[in-house]
Amino acid sequence: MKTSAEILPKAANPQEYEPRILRVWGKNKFFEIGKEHSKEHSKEHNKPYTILMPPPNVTSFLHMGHGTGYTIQDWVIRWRRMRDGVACWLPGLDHAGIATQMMVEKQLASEGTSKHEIGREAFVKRAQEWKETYGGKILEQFRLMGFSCDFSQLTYTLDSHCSYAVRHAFVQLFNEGLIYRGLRLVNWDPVLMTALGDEEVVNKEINGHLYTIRYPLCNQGKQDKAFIPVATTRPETLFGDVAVAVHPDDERYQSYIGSQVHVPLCGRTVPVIADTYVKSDFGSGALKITPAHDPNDYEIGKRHQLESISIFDDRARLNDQAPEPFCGMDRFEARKSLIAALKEKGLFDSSTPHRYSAPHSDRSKALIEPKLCSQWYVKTEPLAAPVAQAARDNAITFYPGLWKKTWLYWLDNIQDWCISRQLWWGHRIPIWYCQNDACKEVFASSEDPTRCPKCNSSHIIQEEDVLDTWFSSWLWPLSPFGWPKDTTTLERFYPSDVIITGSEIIFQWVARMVMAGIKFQGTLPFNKVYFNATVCDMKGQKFSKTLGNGIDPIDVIEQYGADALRYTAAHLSPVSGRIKMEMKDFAIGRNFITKLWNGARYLLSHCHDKTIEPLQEESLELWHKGLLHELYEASHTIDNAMVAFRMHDAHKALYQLIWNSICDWGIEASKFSLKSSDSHTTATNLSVMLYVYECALRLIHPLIPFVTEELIHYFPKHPNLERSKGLCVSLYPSQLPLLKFEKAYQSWQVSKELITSIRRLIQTSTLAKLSSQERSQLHVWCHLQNVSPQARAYLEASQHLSLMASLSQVAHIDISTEDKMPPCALVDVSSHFEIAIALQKTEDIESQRDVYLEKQKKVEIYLGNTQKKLSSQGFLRKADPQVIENVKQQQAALELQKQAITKTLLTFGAS
RNA sequence: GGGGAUAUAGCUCAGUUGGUUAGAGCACCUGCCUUACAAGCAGGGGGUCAGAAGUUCGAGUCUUCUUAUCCCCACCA
Repeated sequence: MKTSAEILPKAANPQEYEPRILRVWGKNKFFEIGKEHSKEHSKEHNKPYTILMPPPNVTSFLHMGHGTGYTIQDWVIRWRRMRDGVACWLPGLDHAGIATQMMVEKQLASEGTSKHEIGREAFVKRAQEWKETYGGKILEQFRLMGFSCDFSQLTYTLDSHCSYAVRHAFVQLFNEGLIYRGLRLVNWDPVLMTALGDEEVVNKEINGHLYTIRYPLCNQGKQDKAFIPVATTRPETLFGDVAVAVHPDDERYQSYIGSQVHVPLCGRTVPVIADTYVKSDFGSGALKITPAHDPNDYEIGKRHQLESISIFDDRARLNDQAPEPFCGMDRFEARKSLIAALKEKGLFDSSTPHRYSAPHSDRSKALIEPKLCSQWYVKTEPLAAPVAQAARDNAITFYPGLWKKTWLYWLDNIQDWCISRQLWWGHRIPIWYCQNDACKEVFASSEDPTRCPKCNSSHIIQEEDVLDTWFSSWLWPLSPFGWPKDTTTLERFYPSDVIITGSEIIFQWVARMVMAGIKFQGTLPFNKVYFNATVCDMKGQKFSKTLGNGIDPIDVIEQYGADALRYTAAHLSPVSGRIKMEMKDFAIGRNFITKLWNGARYLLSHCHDKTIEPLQEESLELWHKGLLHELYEASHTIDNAMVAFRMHDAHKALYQLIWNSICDWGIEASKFSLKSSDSHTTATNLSVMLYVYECALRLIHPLIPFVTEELIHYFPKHPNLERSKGLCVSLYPSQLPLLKFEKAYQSWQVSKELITSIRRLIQTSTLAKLSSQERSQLHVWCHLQNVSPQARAYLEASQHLSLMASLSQVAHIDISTEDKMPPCALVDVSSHFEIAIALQKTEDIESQRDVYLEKQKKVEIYLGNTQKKLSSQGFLRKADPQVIENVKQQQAALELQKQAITKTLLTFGAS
């Protein structure tokens, strides 16, 4: 029979086992909710722990920004599944109306055609093809990263049941008067030719100019000025001017209020009006009013009952409100021509460079052109109020908590939500217009109507516009589960437990889901919101499709494997903020996988042909108990950290348990015991190590599922552990009756300190030059102090002393009952022991003298600090008794150290 | 303009209600290919916790100010 060491290659080969394990998971349908796989979990769960995956846009493939966020989710859901026996992670895809439409339009443009040429029907078909391609690739990315979502529940926002939910929600809100059509200034994207919601607009600083233009006064003879200078950054909008406004108290212009001025290059005259909005100290102090193309002007126009003149078409080209030759010109081209024309007429005063921020379309990056038009709106105030209240009442918790403020600010200042988009890709608005002139009814319907409900006319047409993508996304906690029809499924999965997503969609998505949950279901859709960090490149730029700086998870998997991807993602995830990530970071994960693999390889090499015995407490040595206790501690630390979404703490605990406690100490200690000729000793040793290792594999399985699932197959069955068909459905160690050995653990820690001290003494002294042969002849004198009788018994056991000598690579450790250390020795002291290594030559010791003097100085300082504390009345009166006790113990330990150092220095003959 | 965050070792970051001598990984130095792992092991060096003031018996942690960087929201024609 081959040994496991021979079976297991020297390094993990994820390219080989990951696809195989994926097949096993798929075949067994481990992640399908409703299927029971575990023999260890007994409890019935009517309400499984549920996470709604933020459905990625089908616009493009996923990058490691997604990969990182979803890894955290999979880690949590896999942990929950192992802990509770059942858990649901609902996967999805978002049709991403505007984003996808833009991608398809780009594709069409590259083929030399356009959406208008091919028509709406063909366009929608192209968009569907796009979704099939990219959606399919995304699902493959999910799968390869090992995500344990229930693919049988995969929901796409354009699925018929989602579409029905959208219509139902729309109709209900419409009938309640919470959806209305309104004429107002909207954010218009002249490239995509659609209105945008406020959240789809980003403000960016641009370098422009502040132009001053002369508006000639009418009736010039009676005035002492010929014109009023007007400052603007957008001269081309002057064709839409309806007034010039000045501050009522501005002495320069007071006398002109009520006069008329000529709009340059345009036959019209407009009045000079007074409004306190105008700042006298900015520009020329006179402001041109263009209500149809500026939000502030729009407000002023309303105040003064001025008309609005729209001068741009949908592509932001000047319309026939502008005279020849400007009519038909693009807005930027028009600006240049206009300035030239003004200069020619002597109406151009000056221009100065001016940096200001202006709204841009988040998708097309085009400069937004405010446009006066009719759009559909959701009245948000009544929906937002209970959402804000939920945060105020702490019914909803944010991780990290600081987002609560942002949340409240937005909700308390909420604007109505513009939900209509002049796009072809998305849910068409379920509004119909009766074409019967005598009726003209406008009605909403969740089913396609054939007749007007009011006049029964069959001459009805549906609204052309589609809904904002987020109008389907905000129903995400509801629509995948069949709302409003299937109440049984909904009851099982609503509300879900946590939303894990990026903070950039806190308003667009998270807040609106809570609105929808409260509005349609009457309760919060989840009570925890975890925001993961933003993933950036090394320059600090966010991963994005347009920049092309993202890392493709598939590339990472090919180079390092999915576990390395996942491990690194968790390793880099800070408590908040941003992650800088580059390809070589995944070596961190790969190294860890290798370590884990090799630890297993070592243990398994000792297993062949052996029956694994159950753990027997009476056979356990000190280090066994210490290690088992470390397992217990780690298991609880991890569980608590996961509950609190302290992913960093959970990750750290996993790392320390496996790398430090198990590999650095456990396996090293076991090497000594496995050499033993006593079969009982080796059997105990193997039993402990396999038990601890399997538990560790389970603990870290949610994070690195592939390698753990692969390794567990090689592990012989341990009598103390039940194992289900897959590790992914086996019981999590926090639910196991793990053994606790508090006292032994402490003694094991002292042992580690002692071993480290010996190693350090040797390596930092002239002893480092000894050959390993000579070194293994060394004897260490040791005096224990400040330890309990039980600890002393543990530490002085001959087996344990041999182990410590072996780990220190010395011949022997002699425990002395008196603290009279040998002369002529290297010495180290701590709060629990003094050690000394005798030397032959005094000059070796002489060379160490400075080291001890330095040590003495330090201890004196520390001692001074503790003495200062303990002699302070304020400290003794006010500090926590436990803290005082700690300081007292610390002082006692320092005193012992001081004495030992003094003694050592005496052996040097120092004064 | 309003709000928020960050500043800790050369680099990337931990440090939960203030309480022993501030930690980890990478990088660096020294010694080791010791039969699980050189993608590793053992040991080591390196930080007046951005600056200043304050509260406190005690401050990396709390308060104020300053400086630097970043984010969000609103916007100056």
